[in-house]
Amino acid sequence: MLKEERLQLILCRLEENKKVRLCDLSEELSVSEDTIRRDIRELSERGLLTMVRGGAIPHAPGPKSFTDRIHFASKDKQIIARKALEFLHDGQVVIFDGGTSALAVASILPKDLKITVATNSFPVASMLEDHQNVEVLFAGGRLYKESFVTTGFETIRFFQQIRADICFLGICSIHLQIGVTSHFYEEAEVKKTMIAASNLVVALTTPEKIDTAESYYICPATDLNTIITTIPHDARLQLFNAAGISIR
Amino acid sequence: MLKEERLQLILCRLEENKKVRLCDLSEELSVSEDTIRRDIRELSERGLLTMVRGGAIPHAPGPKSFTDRIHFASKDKQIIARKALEFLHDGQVVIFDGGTSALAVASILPKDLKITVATNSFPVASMLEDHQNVEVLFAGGRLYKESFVTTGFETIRFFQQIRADICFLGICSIHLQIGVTSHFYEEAEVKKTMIAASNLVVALTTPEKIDTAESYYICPATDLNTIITTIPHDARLQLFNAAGISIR
DNA sequence: GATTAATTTGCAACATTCTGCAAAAATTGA
DNA sequence: TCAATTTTTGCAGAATGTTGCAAATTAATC
Repeated sequence: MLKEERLQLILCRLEENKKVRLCDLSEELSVSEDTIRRDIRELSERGLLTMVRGGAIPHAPGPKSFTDRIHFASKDKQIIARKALEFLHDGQVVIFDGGTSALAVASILPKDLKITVATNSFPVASMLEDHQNVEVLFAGGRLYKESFVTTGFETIRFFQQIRADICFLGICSIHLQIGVTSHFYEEAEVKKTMIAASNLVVALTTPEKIDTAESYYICPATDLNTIITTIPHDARLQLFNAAGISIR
Repeated sequence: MLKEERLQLILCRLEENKKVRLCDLSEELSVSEDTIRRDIRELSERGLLTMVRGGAIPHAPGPKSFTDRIHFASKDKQIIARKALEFLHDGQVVIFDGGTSALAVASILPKDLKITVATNSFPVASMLEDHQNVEVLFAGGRLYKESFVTTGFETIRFFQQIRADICFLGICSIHLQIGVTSHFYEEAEVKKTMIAASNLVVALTTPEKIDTAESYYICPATDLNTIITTIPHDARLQLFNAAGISIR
């Protein structure tokens, strides 16, 4: 049996049962659990499912409303968010990107932290609703209803008028030679401006985005001051470190 | 059963019953209370619920809170909102004020109406989430967390750059001699700009606001083109009519 | 303040995952 | 075709995660 067939069948079973277990699949396919585990890891890296201890569950389905979207804070993002918190101190002006990674940071922001948050993300802003000590500056613009962020000229102009201490840049593809890239043109343009407006640029990146590239260019990798990820000791990241980017 | 399934089921039960108890879950899932406790702690760390003694309750009023507020759209406001709809046609650019009256209009907007909405109100914007045909332009600025509207220079500048066909002005105090007034300075400034940006100004006013005044001046009463209210035949309103303001 | 219930902590048993490695299978290039 | 190379697979041992239990601590109730 070809490997690809196996991968397909795993996705099939997952669709059927809303979960798969290593031991079941190992038996059904007559291969070792290690193999299944590697298969599942590969599918997970392709973003087709979520790997959990003992098996896998379907990927958080493309949530529509941003209220749903908030529920999807994966373990990885939680880990990354906690590391990100270490960068924050009273009095700072902080730009939050629109992605779920930045949202995860917002969701665990201590209530007593006194900062100013500039963002173009509804979810981030509403997450900060009962943080008395956080001042929220919201970027105007055209509203993307899929992800509830604003984009366009207004948004860019807003960030052009800000000098921030830190910018938390959500997941983008990062490649040492190609640089930081994004899947959407508008998004890329906004991120560019956020980066230009910030003293320190911190990228929040899950492993699967490392050494990949997408259609729209944002900046050279070296424009990032820090990359926060779950696998700071990964060999690929050492090259980034050598290029002067701090890895956490 | 995978651990992850257990976590999902806990969230499920929480959604259903608005609370979960360790002992119930322990029995249902056939694991020790300790395990459930650890699960709940983990979910709590992910920000998906609030851990309390003996179980868990849903997360503190989060992002949904301002959509919840929408429910107290009184009967009066429903009536006013329905009348307001008659002013809307495909292709218009419409400014929505931040108050609950304008929100009531947004909440009954037909799904097939093709308009552009400019607003500084989070609730209005999120109300239009699944209106495919409505383009939303959102005004940036400082976010007031009490009412979830933006205000300040940014907001004013945003509306200065717009030419709207209609503006729905939420409840303000209206007095024939004193004019239109509001309780908050910032709010008054924003409303001024909205009025200046619009071809037609429609005020949505419950009866108790008529012939009253507050601290901050917005504009002379005659700047309003139309007043929509529940009591169009009230004697006091005839004077407004005589001054050239249409009463509905 | 005494009593009860819930939580925390440390621990041992167990299960899963990770790591490096070697054999087997597939692919490549002459 | 055959040898060299790469990929895939299974395995063993180490590392890590999970679970239930019991004792110690903390919080709630009367």
